[in-house]
Amino acid sequence: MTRHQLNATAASLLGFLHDGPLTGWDLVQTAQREIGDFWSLTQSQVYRELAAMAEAGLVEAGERGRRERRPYSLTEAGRAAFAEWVGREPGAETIRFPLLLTVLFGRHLPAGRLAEFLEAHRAVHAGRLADYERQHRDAVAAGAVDAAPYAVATLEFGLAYERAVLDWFDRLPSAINRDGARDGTAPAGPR
Amino acid sequence: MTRHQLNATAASLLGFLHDGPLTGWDLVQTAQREIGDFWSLTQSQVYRELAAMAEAGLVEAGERGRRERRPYSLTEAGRAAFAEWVGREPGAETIRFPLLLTVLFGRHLPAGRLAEFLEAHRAVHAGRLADYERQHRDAVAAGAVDAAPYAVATLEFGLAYERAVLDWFDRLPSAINRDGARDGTAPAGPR
DNA sequence: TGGTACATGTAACATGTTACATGATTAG
DNA sequence: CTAATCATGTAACATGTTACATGTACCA
Repeated sequence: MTRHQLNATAASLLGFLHDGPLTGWDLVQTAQREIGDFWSLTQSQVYRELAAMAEAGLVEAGERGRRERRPYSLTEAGRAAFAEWVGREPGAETIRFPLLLTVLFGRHLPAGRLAEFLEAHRAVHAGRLADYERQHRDAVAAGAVDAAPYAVATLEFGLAYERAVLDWFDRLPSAINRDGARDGTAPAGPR
Repeated sequence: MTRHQLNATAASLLGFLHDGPLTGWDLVQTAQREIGDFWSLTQSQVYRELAAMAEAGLVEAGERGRRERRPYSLTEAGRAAFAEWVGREPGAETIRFPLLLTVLFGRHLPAGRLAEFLEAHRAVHAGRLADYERQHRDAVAAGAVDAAPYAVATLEFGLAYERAVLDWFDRLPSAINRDGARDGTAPAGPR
């Protein structure tokens, strides 16, 4: 039981363990699926947090199963620590968006380069939006709006976010957006 | 000249130094104003990166001025390193939004608590949106759309983002949003 | 003369990233 | 048999956060 101000990553793992024991691997998959879109984490971190929480008595490692699987389960202390954490005022969000740095410093880029970056990123966001829309359709069809309203709400955040980002891409002035000003010669033509 | 794969934070500092020498303090202010909304950084980091970049020959410390101010200026190596960085494909954005974790785990919260959090955060975002809108009006009035289109574009990202977030807050189902289900007794009344 | 904003920096620690090492099991 | 996937973990390092220590200059 070392010093422990539960961090959000660790707390989330405890959150997932409320539905039953999970292995590190399971937790990585679950976390990436459930919160990966607004809370990035890596496999390494999960194992490290699990080890630390086991040390602190917040989780307990069970018997190894097939393939060396080692399930962790929530202890009473873990349940209490989670409850304490979830009741605390959540902190401000942090966004780190490298593309916007590149945009801000766009005047240092050769003509068209920025437009290439923008196009590539736009495609990624369009793909993500399409994926969220599919997930949302499925969720609604499955009745998740009543059954799992909290998960639907976070998914809807993703939808709102991706729509806003796409809209931003589409409203960028052509001076920034077109791979244009390409020496003032012919436009790039349809894609 | 130690090993150096320029990171985005350091690169941004170099970016700002293109407009002339700045002290650590200046850089902290500038960075927080220009990129703070989509690239968080702290004062400590700035001084550390400056020291590392001075060591690596990317910047040069000048004479101390009044109040121990120590201006840093860009070297040729720094200019080259920045140019290399800005031409690289920007990485994916990372978002870390603690409130969404709390929402996802909302079923573990006592009734009304989540609604309090949502209300507090909504207010923060509303304030930020108002601020962006004011900045944007000022920028447009000052002719920045032509003079500083890149900065305006990043500001417009902020606008799009905050509008999307507010819209999301406003569309949350009342089961999540109202400080409601408060024992099923009387609603909290108008705000 | 005392408080506040300016200004620089360090230390200690927490968190995040990348790369690697190792082995089990399954599908083809 | 062998490649892919499942699964756990460590090591090394980079980055981010918080707290503190120190001192300057302005202004009320």
